[in-house]
Amino acid sequence: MDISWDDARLFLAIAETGSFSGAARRLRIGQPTVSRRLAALEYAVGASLFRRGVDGAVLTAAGERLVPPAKKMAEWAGELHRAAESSDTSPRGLVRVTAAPYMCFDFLAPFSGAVAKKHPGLRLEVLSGIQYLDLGRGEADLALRARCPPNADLKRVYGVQIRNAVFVAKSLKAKLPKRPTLQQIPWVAWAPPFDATPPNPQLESIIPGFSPVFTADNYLVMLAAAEAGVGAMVLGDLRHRFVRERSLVPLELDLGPYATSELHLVCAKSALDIPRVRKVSELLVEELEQAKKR
Amino acid sequence: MDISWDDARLFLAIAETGSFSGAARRLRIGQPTVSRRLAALEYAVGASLFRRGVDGAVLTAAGERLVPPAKKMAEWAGELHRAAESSDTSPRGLVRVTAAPYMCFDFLAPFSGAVAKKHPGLRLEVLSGIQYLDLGRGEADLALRARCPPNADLKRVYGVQIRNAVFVAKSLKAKLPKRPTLQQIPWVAWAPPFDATPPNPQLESIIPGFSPVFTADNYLVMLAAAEAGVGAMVLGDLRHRFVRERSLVPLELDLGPYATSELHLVCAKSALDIPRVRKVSELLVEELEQAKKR
DNA sequence: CAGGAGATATCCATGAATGCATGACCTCAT
DNA sequence: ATGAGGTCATGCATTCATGGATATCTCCTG
Repeated sequence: MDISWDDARLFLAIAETGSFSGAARRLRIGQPTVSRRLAALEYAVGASLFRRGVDGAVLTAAGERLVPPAKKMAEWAGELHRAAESSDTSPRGLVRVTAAPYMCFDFLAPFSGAVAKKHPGLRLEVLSGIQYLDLGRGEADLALRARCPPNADLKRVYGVQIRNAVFVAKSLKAKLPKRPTLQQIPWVAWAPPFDATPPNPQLESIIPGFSPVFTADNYLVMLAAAEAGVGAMVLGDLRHRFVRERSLVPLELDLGPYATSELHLVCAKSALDIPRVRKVSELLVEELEQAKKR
Repeated sequence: MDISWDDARLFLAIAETGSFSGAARRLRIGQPTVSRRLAALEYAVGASLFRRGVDGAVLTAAGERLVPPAKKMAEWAGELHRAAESSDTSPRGLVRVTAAPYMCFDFLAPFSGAVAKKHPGLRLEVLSGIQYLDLGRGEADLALRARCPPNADLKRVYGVQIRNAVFVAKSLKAKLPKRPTLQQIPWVAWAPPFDATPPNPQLESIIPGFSPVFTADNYLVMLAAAEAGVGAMVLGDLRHRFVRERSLVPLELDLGPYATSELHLVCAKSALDIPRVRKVSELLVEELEQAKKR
């Protein structure tokens, strides 16, 4: 009888979370996988390790005996992980990340601060221009994009779905009807030549005769106008952990088919062979994973 | 960066054995698998853990740091294993194993002794009759057979290839030419109605006019005759660990296409769901695996 | 000096593990 | 009573890890 160390880890995750589903979430694998692997482990061990129920899994006497050594394995696995981290020649250098202006402003800027704190050798250059940058040609290392790249030379590292919401200044919210329609909203949007940039086309398609009260060709100007109570903006609501005093508040408005959008972390195929790019990519994935859960 | 616990185990196996091939043997996986998985681990860790060469693998400084925690994981994995073993409600009861007479005599008898010592609750019944027993109908639980079962209701648990050799008494060897031919050998073989039982058909096909000097319908009688120097016997040479004072010695003779044969551990499909049968099967597999290596 | 025996790395076919979809069951709130 | 939300177990298609085969290299021995 041989117990795979990963099965020991799976066992401990079930024991500590109290359920197969909880273990699945912790280990980032499927619940059916947990169910089957635990069954196989019990078969190999020749004993039932948990009593199953709708309220989860409770350790049996046989299972109780495995917990202390499994916990010790986990402790030393933590040590191993830290030893490996210290081996990781701390990547250093510049990594260029591009995203839509709001994503840069709201997420990538504070994220860059967190990265700099954790990895002093890493510097992020955030490219917020709305013009398309060619990752294949190295114009940026990483990109957060609304669409999955069709190019064969790019790869999608991670993706989340995020809610879009309408934000206004508190002062404007006070002046609006309690349950305003989309037509009743004064909009802040892109001016030409950027009027094909989201969310303009989307607003045009769900608001007949769409006519913004304020347009600009610069994102910060648009944001300043919204914060000044001039109008409302549609913003992606990525529930990241960086708290920023937001002077804009969300409105309860139905955006129809545009209620959500996708956000994809994209790079050139071989970009992740560069340690500093890979590290930033990993950190971004972690952030997006946690944002997904909120 | 997440390190799979099984990758930690693989890393330690390489560190302790000093080579990918050694780790492969220890973990009972393929050497290409070790090579690839270690490469993937190094990629994830962002550091080289071993310097590779034809003399094996030597730990780098980064690799050195992972060894102590990995060893600790192994220690606790051992504890976990022992805890699991103690959970294993020691199987008890009778298990019937059938094999050819020589295999029973030479291997299964001492094996039964070892099993009884290790698992007092287990009893083996060794069925050495040469007539075919129907595992599907439960006439035996496990069988060691020369052929893989074609039946859909049987399964092959393990298989090894074993050498066949000609054995004689020392006294007979002294009387024989230094390099005897097959024709010059006096044979001990099966009498009717068992003359279709191996090795009779095989000897008949490689020795024109095959005519044994001694036949019997009982294996022990045949063995006694061989030991008395009456003639030679073809025996499977399973290099198991049970030492028995052998009064028969091998002859250097080429048996042509019959130089080796296969040995398969076979049972009914659901037999291994029975704890005692599964335990005996596991122990048999262990023995056959070790015999394979010698 | 050639061949054998060891090592690691890579390709590719195969089979095992995974996750999606779903069923069955239970509990709780409405 | 019903629906929502949680649990675990299972079928099946897909993905991915594995090992056999092989290439390449080095060292040792006859």
